Amino acid sequence: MPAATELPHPERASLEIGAVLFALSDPERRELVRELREGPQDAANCMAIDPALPKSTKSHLMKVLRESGVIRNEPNGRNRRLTLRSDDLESRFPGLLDAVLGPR
Amino acid sequence: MPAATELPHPERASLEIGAVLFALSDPERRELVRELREGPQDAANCMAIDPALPKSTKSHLMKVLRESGVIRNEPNGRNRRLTLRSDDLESRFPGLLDAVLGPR
DNA sequence: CGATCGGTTCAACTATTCTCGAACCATGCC
DNA sequence: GGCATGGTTCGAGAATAGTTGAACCGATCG
Repeated sequence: MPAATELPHPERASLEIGAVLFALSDPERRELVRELREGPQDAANCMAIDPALPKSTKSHLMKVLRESGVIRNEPNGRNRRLTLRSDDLESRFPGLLDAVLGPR
Repeated sequence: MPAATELPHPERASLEIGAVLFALSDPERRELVRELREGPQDAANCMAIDPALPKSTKSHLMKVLRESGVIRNEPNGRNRRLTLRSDDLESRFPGLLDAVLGPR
């Protein structure tokens, strides 16, 4: 059954600059975004980056990024696929991602 | 005596993207920045914008913006001159201000 | 000088966010 | 089915941030 745990994501039109800036103001969250810049990743990969952090903490980081609309988090088999919402962000706040992360 | 109350400001080189993003994540602080985009203002003007807020609260908003390096706050007669540090911000984080506030 | 004006700082309180273990919930494999 | 796996959610405590009145301070005006 393809009805796995779908998490809520804000629509492109309802992205808020304040929430996005807040999400990106944390170094660990920026680091995660930087990873996703190269392409979608399985959450497992990102979890593995800093093994010291408990998974609930990492999950929380992702939640803030997801709820602000920075990343997408969708079920993928028994783990989750994380995607940077570059298009949505670029559409609503042109240049923001590059300005924050530096040019690729 | 020109030795009035000089507040500490971070150097251009030590501006941190995290602190800047955090400062800009608040709507009231963004509003203040938007005002200063048109040019320097006396703090009194900015204080007058929303008369409901007590001055200590407004002072706190300015403090966060100042400590993150977004604005400069220097004594000017018996009040204070607020300046957006556009050049410093543009130098360290090119395009950020426009991406956050939208093009002028 | 003394009073006033503009603004900062202090201190106490509230609200929000972070952190992390424990419980939980699907999925995929045996 | 039963169990391991990958991740989310819950709940509680710690930490950080916001709000505001009162005290304060330097500059100016009378």
